[in-house]
Amino acid sequence: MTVTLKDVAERAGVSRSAVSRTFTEGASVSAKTRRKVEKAAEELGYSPNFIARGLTTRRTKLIGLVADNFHNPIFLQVFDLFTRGLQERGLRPLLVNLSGETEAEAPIRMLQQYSVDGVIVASSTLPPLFAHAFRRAGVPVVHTFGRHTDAPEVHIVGIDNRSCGRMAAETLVKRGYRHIGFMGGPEGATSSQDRLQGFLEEVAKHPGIRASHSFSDAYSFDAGRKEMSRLLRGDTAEAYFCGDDVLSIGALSAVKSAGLSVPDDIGIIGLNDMEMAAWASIDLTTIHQPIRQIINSSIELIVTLLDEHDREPETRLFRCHIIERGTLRPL
Amino acid sequence: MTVTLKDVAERAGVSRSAVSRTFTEGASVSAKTRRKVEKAAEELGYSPNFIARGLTTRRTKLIGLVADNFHNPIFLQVFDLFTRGLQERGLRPLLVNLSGETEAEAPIRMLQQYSVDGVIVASSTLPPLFAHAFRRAGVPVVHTFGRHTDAPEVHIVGIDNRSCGRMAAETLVKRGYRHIGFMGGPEGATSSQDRLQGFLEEVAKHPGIRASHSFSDAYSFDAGRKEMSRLLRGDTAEAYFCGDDVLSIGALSAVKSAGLSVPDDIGIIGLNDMEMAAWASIDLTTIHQPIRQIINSSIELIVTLLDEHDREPETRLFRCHIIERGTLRPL
DNA sequence: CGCCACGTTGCAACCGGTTGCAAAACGCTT
DNA sequence: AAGCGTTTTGCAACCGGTTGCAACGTGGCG
Repeated sequence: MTVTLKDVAERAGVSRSAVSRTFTEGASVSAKTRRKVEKAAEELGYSPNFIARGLTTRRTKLIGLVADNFHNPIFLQVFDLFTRGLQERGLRPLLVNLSGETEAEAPIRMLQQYSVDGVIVASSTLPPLFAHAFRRAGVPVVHTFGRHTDAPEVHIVGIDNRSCGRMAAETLVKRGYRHIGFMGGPEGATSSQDRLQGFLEEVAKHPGIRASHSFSDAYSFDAGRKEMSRLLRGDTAEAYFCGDDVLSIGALSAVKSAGLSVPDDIGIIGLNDMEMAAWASIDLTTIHQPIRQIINSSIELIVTLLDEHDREPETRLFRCHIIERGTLRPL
Repeated sequence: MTVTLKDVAERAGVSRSAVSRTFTEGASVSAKTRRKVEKAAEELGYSPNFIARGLTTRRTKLIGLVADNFHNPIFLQVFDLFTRGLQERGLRPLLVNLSGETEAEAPIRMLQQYSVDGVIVASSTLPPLFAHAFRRAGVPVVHTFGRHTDAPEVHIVGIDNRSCGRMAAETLVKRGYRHIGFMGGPEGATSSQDRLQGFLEEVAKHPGIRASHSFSDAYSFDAGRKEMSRLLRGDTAEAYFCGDDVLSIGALSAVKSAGLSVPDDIGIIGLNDMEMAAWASIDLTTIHQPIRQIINSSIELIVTLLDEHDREPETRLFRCHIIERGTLRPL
């Protein structure tokens, strides 16, 4: 059924090595044999089996793509960019869904069983221990949207969440809001924690400003709507920084359902600048996160790591900027 | 670095075969050796390499998951359900992004190079030739959201798009709309064609009804918005069946931007019942497509096919039903 | 106690490739 | 035509597993 190296070798009248070499970059084959082999391969419809090749070369060109949020549309774009970028470089994404997973052992074992060349952890909510565990297991790993620390244990590509928090607070203060709120994603997510920290740091610089904060269950529409509904029943702030666009959109929905208007009654600023944020019916003021660059950089980094396993962990942060739309009152 | 069969065998004082057998279901090993081997494996942290195993067993447990639409949020849910469902059965999804691809040859070759056990084509826009090509290559394939025909060449799991078209037209007619429109996804997509056909079939049963139709560039928000804007400049219908929710939401946005109101000026009915359709700010009347069942069924089917390669192509269709919300005028 | 059957074990070949090594072929020079 | 240094080539071992087969050990039975 499947045509192998041997078949091609026999047909071309050469040894198996010769065939292998014509399909291995940089191997030594004469033009003549190469021609013979290519002809035979063409006739037989042969192409080398990556799985078998990986056994000796220890390179499967398989990259584990680990995610844990399948409710935030931003991740569709993330998957799109990752799959295309990896494909262009001849790499293949093995998608791993870690929703609700707390143990790293099983997924690591699984990815090792498939001898993946590297792992990309694409999540701002997955605890760092996952990425660390991969690294300890000797697998090159890039944590995209991971937490920026002074001494990173793994390669991090993403944004400076603290500085985004500061930026959000600063923007709200500038608009004249006196009581501002932070509505984060899951409390356990490093991204939520860091955004809050930055937010509070900035608030601390402005004595007259009152700040409050709370968290929602997930980076999802429903969680945002639910949390905002709860906030509306209590001591509501004048404007909120929601830790994510999809959360913001949920919050917007809750505000409107309560009969209040945005930005007149309540201001909202999000983070991500997802496609939907620009929709006329949403028109969300938000902090733009340069997803495309983050992902391209992540891919370049993992590609580099394939040849340089023990490179020191590096952090790559990209600048964010405010996108002015209609959910905050004008300056 | 990596611990192999041989290491475990040496440590346990048995042959490599014995170790292999303890990790192969249904192989003959005495309780005593099994214990010894398991102890050694545990101490060494051994687990069998699937890649190497696949070489002889011809089972990699890798499933190609082929998609071509990364702009419709419904696919995030699709990926979520597929990855979880496959993982639960010990299978691993190799994600393939075929956006903009027209040739099937390269992707097929690629999936064969990775010896995938089967392929799931999850798309209502990818031409049938892709799925057919996989099948001809001898790889079990399920086309999820594929076209239902009388003599399917591959296994199809999805909905009856024609009947959905009829259902939509019938609903609009019942509401008293006299001039109704069909706004499809890409003209080349079988799902668009079938939905239109059903739509027109139903219209033909009602002599007094006028119908018009057009297509948009993609199943995406932008395409829907663009196409609706165009329609609004011409001979606009009283209500539209949009071939997909995300398209509907784009259309809604265009209608509102034009200063018109829904459902007073224009009615809209979508298809899919994606999460967002239920959001208060959208509140889209739509045809519910039972995604979860479709995907579970697809997974069960591909699992069956792994053991029964030459099973006759089968079509599995699931019932859709109308979800009444606020974008059509009441009965 | 001996024989037989059966479950268990190890050997060795194989899955589809790659690669170090030594021999063979080649191209030049003298 | 011989001598030399380079390529090119095939052999054989190996990557990490599985598996058919024959040998082995054991228990049950007569």
